[in-house]
Amino acid sequence: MTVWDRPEPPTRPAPLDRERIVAAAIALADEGGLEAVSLRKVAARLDVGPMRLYGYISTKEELFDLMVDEVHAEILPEELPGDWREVLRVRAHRTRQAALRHEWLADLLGGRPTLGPNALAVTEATLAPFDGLADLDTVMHAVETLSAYLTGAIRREIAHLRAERATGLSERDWQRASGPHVMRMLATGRFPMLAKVVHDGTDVDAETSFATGLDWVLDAVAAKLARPPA
Amino acid sequence: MTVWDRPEPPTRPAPLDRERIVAAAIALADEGGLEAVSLRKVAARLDVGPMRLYGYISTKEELFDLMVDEVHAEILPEELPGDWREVLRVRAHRTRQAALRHEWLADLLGGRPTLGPNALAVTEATLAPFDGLADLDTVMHAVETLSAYLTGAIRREIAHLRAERATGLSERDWQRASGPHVMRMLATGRFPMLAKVVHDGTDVDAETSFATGLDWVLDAVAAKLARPPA
DNA sequence: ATTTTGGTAATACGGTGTATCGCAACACTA
DNA sequence: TAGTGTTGCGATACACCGTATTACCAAAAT
Repeated sequence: MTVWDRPEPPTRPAPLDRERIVAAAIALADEGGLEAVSLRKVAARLDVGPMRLYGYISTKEELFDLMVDEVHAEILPEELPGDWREVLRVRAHRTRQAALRHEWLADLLGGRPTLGPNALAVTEATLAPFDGLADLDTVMHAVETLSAYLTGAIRREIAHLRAERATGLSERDWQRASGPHVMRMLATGRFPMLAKVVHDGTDVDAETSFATGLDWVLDAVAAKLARPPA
Repeated sequence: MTVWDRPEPPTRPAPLDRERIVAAAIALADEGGLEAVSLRKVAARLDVGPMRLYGYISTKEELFDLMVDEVHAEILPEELPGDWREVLRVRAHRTRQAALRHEWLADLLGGRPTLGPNALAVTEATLAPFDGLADLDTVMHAVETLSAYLTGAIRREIAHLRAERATGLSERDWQRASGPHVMRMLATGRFPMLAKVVHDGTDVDAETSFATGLDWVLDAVAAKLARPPA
């Protein structure tokens, strides 16, 4: 054993912090989905023993919360219009795009209350343009309804996207073809409207469909704002 | 070894089938949440080795799909009104109530396309009263928008319910009290609207909140049906 | 009577989240 | 300087998971 083959003092890999942990977890999730995120793999990616993480995180669920909050930083726009409708629309589209970049977000959206700093900032930015426009309860209803639509629409879109990717077919084609019993059930005649939709429905692209439903909800909010609460 | 202590032929525990498996899984999930459902525990509850299940189910995810579809049998009402608005409202409330009975449903809602027979029946029943009222695309948008709201609203409600149960406090009180940094962040003054809401907002009960948002969405649908698509 | 078969149970594997424990490097006291 | 806490980290351990593989044994077929 000479100086030459004596191992280097193991160059500390930059001291850990939550940011680096969350970034590693997000990278893993982006590559392989949420179920590819294990504390061991996150730790490995940081050249660290798994138990190190517990110095910064107390549970895996907390890590997920941090991931969600981190993505909310991408969602918050730099500059926001003063028009509440535009603010809501922008928030919706930015959330959708974040979910397309980080599909695992769909699995987490709405799953737990989001109280991280970035999520709070997004909420604040969403609420701000309503100041003075209506009483608080109406505003809350508006924002909650929009958020509910957002969560549901994004989940559905990602779910369909995954199904298509898994089968290599568009959903409609898949229903027509290999949907195990679906076609058989449609053939029974017990589902006439469904059959009609599958048969004659046009395949609207996801973004348009999202935007359409979004506009409907925004119209509903506008109507309620115009005529304050019941 | 006499006749007396010779073990009885192990009285076959009624031959397995999917229904029994799904029922056992649902029971476990009702008691301890989705994460209490493991193939091993389901099997144990049926006095069977874990691998037996694979004769009826090919993966745990498939079991979840079956559970979701089974709950849809509870959701489908016996008799449905002919009025589309009432049909949508009833479906929404029945889904919500199913989710309150089976909280794990919130974790699965919208997570994957639902193509089981019961789910299809629910969809058919939802679509039926629109027959002839509008073109297919509008009808699809209506139903999808409603479903998205439904998914999101239920997820949020269950998420809050769990948070309250976990802390023993109402969400608002919790935000006020132990919300780790929440109060500190509100105190910074960077979130004036949020502060106002937390401070002055009234605590509407969950069902009312759900119904309100639902009515908004229904109003939106009604408006679009009246004035066919753009 | 013997062989085949088909369904079941047992075992095995590679993973998971997290509790516990022992050690080694440092700070401080005598 | 020698000794002695102290503290933060790694290794180990535990209980459990989903599922592939193997070993078996009773019934059917030859």
